[in-house]
Amino acid sequence: MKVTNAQMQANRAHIVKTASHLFRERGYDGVGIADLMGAAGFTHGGFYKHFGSKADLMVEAARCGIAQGDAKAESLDAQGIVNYYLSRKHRDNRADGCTVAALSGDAARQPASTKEAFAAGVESLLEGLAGGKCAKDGSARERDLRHQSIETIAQAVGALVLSRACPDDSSLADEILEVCRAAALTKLSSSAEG
Amino acid sequence: MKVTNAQMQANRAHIVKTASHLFRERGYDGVGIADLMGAAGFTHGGFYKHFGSKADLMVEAARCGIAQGDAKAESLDAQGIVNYYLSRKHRDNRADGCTVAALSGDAARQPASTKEAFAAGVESLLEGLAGGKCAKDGSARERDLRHQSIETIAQAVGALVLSRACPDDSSLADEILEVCRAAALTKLSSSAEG
DNA sequence: ATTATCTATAGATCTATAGATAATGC
DNA sequence: ATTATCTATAGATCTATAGATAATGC
Repeated sequence: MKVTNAQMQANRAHIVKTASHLFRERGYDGVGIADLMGAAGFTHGGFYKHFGSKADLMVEAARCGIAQGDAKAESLDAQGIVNYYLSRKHRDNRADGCTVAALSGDAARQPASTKEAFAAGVESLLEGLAGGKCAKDGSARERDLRHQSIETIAQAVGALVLSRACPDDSSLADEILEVCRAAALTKLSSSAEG
Repeated sequence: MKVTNAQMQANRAHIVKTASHLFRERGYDGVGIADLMGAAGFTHGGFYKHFGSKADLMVEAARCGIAQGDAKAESLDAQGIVNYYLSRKHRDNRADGCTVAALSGDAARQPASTKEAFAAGVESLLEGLAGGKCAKDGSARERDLRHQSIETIAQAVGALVLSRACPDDSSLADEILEVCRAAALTKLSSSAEG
C-alpha cells in the first residue's frame, strides 16, 4: 500500500526520530530493525526502502537527537542549561536527553560518518552549554573562551556519563552530579564578571 | 579433557582478562561468547562451567580492568597519570585503557551488579587520577579536596569519551584532549601550592 | 567418581533481501 | 507504471544447554 510522497517523508522522519530515542535509551546494538520499525508503527521489511543500512540510520538519528538538544538549549539561558544538563531528571531520562552523552561510547566504535555527526554535536554543546561559539584561531580572548567552553562541556558530559554508570539512586551518582553542577555554575558566574 | 584445579583457575582468570580487553575495545554487545572463548583459546561450550551468564562475566571483567588501571596508576606520579590519561596513545588504545571511560556508556544499561563495579572504578579514579582519597563527611578541607577530585575525573573521563567519539585524527579530537590535559595539569600544580 | 573442556545443537535473535500488494500519480 | 509498505525468508549470528570425552584426584 503506497502512501503519498508527503506521507512517506513524514514516515521516514518519524522512523529517524523514533530511532534517535531508542538508540539513546538502549544503545546502538540494543535496538534491532524489527524493534525500531515496530515502535514506529511499521513492519521491518520497509526499512531498507528508506535507509541503506542501520549504520546510515545512526548518522541521521544522531543529527536528529542533536538538533533536538539544540532546540531545548535555545529555550533556556546559560544557567538554566547547566541546571537541566546536570539534573537527576536529565540523568534518568536518556531517551530524551543529550545524544552526545548517551551515545558517545557507541560512537567511538562507529564509522567515520557517525563520528562526524558527533563532532558536530560537540560543537553544538560548546555553543549551547558553554556559550563558546568562537573559532580556534581568533584573538587570545577568543581562544581562552573556547578553552573554557571545552573544559566545561568535558566536565558536564563526564559527570553525566559517570553518574549514569553508578547504581541507580546511589549517593555517589548524585554526588558527582551535584559537585559538577555547582562547579559549572560557579564558573559561569565568574566568567560573566570577567 | 579435565585439567588440574590450578590450571582451571588460570584458564578462568585468562578468560576474564581477555573479556576485559575485548569489552573495552568492542563494547559489551560487540563481543559474543564464541568470539571471547576463541580469543582466549577455548571452545565456547565451556564458558558456562565458569560463569553463570555473560552479564556475570561483565562484572568480573570490569573489576579486572579497573584493577589493571589501579596498577598502572601506582607506577606513575600525579602528573604522569594526567599526561598518560589524556594522551592520544590512551585515547587510541581502548583495549588497554581506562575501563570506566571505555564502558560507562554500556554500564548505564547493565544490571546493578555491574554498576556497583563501576562505582568502585570511579572511587579508584578519585584516588589515582586526582589523589582524592577522602571521605564525603570529613573536615571542610577534606570535602573540598574530594570535590576537586570529582571535578577533575569528570573532566578527564569526559574529555577522553568526547575525543574518542570524534573522527580519528580530527583536530577537534586532539583539541579536546590537549585543552583538558593542560587544565588538569594547571589544577594539579595549583592544588600542590595550596 | 568427578569435572573441565569439547562437540553439537536448540531456540531466539539479527541485518538484509525478494517478491506480493495496493495506492499514488502520470 | 511506479513505489511505499507488507509478508516471508535467507543466512548469519547470539546466549545457553545437553551430552560426550578425557584427565584429575580420591
